[in-house]
Amino acid sequence: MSDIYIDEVSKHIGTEVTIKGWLYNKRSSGKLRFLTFRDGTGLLQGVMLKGEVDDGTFSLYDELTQESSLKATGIVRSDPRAPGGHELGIRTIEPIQIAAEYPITPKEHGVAFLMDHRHLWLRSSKQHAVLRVRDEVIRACRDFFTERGFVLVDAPIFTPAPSEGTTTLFETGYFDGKAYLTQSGQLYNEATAMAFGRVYCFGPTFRAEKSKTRRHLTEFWMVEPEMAFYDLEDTMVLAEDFIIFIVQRVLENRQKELAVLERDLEKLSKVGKPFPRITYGEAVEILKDEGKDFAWGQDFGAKDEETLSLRFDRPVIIHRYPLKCKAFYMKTDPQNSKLALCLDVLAPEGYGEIIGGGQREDSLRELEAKIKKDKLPMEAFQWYLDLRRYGSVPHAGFGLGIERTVTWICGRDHLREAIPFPRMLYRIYP
RNA sequence: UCCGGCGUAGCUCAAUCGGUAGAGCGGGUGGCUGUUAACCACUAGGUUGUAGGUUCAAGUCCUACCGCCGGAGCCA
Repeated sequence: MSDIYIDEVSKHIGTEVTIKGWLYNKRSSGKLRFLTFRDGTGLLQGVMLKGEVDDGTFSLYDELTQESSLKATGIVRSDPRAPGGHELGIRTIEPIQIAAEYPITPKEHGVAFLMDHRHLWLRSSKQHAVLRVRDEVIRACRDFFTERGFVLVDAPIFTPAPSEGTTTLFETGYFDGKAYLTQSGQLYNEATAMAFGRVYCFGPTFRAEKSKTRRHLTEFWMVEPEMAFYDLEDTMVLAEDFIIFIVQRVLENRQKELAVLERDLEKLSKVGKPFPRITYGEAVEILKDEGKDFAWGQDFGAKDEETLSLRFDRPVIIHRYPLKCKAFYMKTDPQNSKLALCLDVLAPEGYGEIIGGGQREDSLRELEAKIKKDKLPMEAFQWYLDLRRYGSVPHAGFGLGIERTVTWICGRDHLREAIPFPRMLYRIYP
């Protein structure tokens, strides 16, 4: 007899094993009783027939409530009638704790109720599948950069001053002074890129914007590579390779989860080279073609992004936005002083922006002028300007939003399911 | 912050024109030897978000507040 996990049950056919987990659901037709177990790795149906198990075990069925914790021992067998093709012929059950009446029943619930019970909702099969995909996406990010010689150099969470100005930061006490929660590791990444060549950081970021949409969280995770000696072109190639790598890894390793989520695999399998690349100007023309009233110089709204992303069957790269739409550190396009050497990547099927980035301003004089123009505090940026004083080189980078990527790959319609405990405008519980 | 919507049983919802608050699931009891969100029968369960108002009569109409959901702006 051995303790096993449900995901390896097919290797133990005909032998006696013990499953440690929770009761997911139960059904009975009198002398024949079914108990579905959950152990974090999968689901397994257990079967008991009166007379084939001792009466004590048989009647435990009545006591065991949904989500009661237990150990179940029995013989693994194949049966086409069992979900997943295998089942456990129960010999004994050892209850660990009989669960109180479980609030999440096998029927429908509203989102507000489920979010109030997020700590339990995570046990449900779809939520479980989404977070397994998240795990795969994160590992793929790390593997991608590691395989290419990037160094993980994390940026701080506490920052001394607003960096980009426009977005709102969470303010927090810092001993006798103030500190702000980071909204991007990028500026620090530029410093570490000058030390290590190619770097990335991966961590939580915080935005205190009062956004109330399915595409926003106040706390989200972002992976940000930054590369010395990369120009915009190199960066577009990297972003394309990166997204393809992530999608391929999920397709290879998380088939089961995508099936639980009923994701259309055909759509994901189209994510390959080359991604369409259009300029901001071309994007504006597309929007006008679609009959939109759109003036050059505006930034794209959520609806515009959706329209653009629906035009293509794979992620689309949009580059060279007007300078005024972008942050101060973007490098001006030498071919057109109105444009920034930047890129956004929009996920298909209407999901919209998952990557934003570009080539950074590497000239000390230009950067100082941009900081002045945006009326940002020059003193706060001295360390950042030092990077242009001491061996400045062309460099570029981008940030990929983990939750947006997971939401798209999983085909979900709201970002809140792509993170274990979402922090949103009106939700910080549980 | 602005715009729109919704608050009825533990959950998801219904209740016609203002006229005795109802169903499914979940809970309880009983039945069923292959169930797949099992099924069948019975059963318990309600200060209709809160506070006022109109009316013979309010879940329903009016006012305010609270909570939540969706969208906009901002962005990943």
